[in-house]
Amino acid sequence: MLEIYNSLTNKKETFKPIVEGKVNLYVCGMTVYDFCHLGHARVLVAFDVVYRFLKARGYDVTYVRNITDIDDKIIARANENGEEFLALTERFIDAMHEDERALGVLPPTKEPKATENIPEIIAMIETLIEKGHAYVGESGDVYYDVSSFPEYGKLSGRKVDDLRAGERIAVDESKKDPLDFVLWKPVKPDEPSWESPWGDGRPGWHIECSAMSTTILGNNFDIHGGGHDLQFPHHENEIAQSEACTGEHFANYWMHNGFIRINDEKMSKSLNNFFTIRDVLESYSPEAVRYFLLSSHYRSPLNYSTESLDGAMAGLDRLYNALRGLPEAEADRWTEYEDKFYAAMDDDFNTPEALASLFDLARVVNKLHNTKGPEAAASLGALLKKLAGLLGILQLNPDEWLQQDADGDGMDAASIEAKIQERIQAKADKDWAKADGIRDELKAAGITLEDKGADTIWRRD
RNA sequence: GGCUGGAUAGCAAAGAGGCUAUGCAGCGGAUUGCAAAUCCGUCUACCCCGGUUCGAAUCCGGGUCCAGCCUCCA
Repeated sequence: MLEIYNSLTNKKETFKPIVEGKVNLYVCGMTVYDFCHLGHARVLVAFDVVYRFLKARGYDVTYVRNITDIDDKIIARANENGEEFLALTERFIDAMHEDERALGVLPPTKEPKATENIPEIIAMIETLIEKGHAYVGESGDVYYDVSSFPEYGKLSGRKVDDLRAGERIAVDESKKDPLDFVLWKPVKPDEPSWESPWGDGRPGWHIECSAMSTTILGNNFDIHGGGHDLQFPHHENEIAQSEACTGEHFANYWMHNGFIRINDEKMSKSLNNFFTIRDVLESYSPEAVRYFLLSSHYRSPLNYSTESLDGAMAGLDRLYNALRGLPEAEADRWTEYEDKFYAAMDDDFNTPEALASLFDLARVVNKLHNTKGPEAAASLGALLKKLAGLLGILQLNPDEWLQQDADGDGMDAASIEAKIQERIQAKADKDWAKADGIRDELKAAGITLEDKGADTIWRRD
């Protein structure tokens, strides 16, 4: 039984889809005006695992992750660069897809863009105005009337009065209430715009997600996800818009992932303490980054450090070592290890515990390998690989992983093999000084040798 | 100020009213020509103060500290 922590109720709940066997999942994606950073990588990977696991549990999953391709920052950046905003967004959408592929993130079922859903957005705003939930302000902006939605605050646990009393609330003369938020902004000079009943302009941020999610997945769908910082106000506003418009309950389960931190502070653009995915991939393999992201529960904060990434490498080394030298085989079915893995994942996608079960399994594989030989360990090894595959890791050939040359400046494989042959001869001659000399020489070059009976295998540190 | 979360061994990170988490690192042993890898064993824990209980890291109450949101943010 899959349990999901629902941010709407602040507790774990047994997951029950609206339609048996089917899951509709919507995740707030990126605003594409720059390269993705590690925080973005976390959402991508966290929900990729949700997607993979739901499918492994037999659900037919429709996974929608939107792209915000029109907003203030995009316009500002495009103007700075002196380029069309669509040229800018296209570039960063491509970059994002490249990063995703590197991290082993499966493409979502649909990836709608705000600019391709303007009619749906306008239709939704019209309905909101008709139903008395929105109004045109003096500035020409269309605003959502928060006071018209009594349940406002139910997701984030806030009271409207407390919010009004907050110090950080912006006062805007054209709004009836400082809590009201914009649905449609009138065009300013040098800005892209679309025609609407309220004049040329563009959509506000929150309305696009309401429009795209309900259009594609229906008024009421199963799971809505995103970063924790979107819970308020973005997701609160989405609920207000969607439920006021459709009269139906919006998403059943809300999932929010925790932040990546640097020195115990949130990684973010405004704090300027972020690493892009690309930055990190220069020094670490993408699979290590993915493992790192899965090494803590998705709701917990995760501190970025080189120590953590090194730890991820070490963990993967151990798992790949267990698979090394095993012949291809069918995976064992429903052993206790598989149960443990599934139980962990059923518990609100507890990836650290799932990983722990993989290490338990690896130990058994190693033991079988040592005591009864590679054939005997093969099917459990295949199970290890299969389960790890649900997390999107451990799918490389073990030698490929262990011998990978991350920065591309290591000794080439042929030279290493030649040295190994030389050492095997020295060993046969019982010339230990020479054999150890070769091993030390390779060690200095970052190559570690392992003697397996008469054979010698190698890996890079 | 309001609202969320969190505090677990040297580090990272799960769990959880009585049963070895796990990984890295350390220590001892097995294996090895010596190593490496692997296996076995093992040392470091549950922020503080009360309470409930036969028993509390785990539940309850009160502190302290940390992070996040309340402005764009994954």
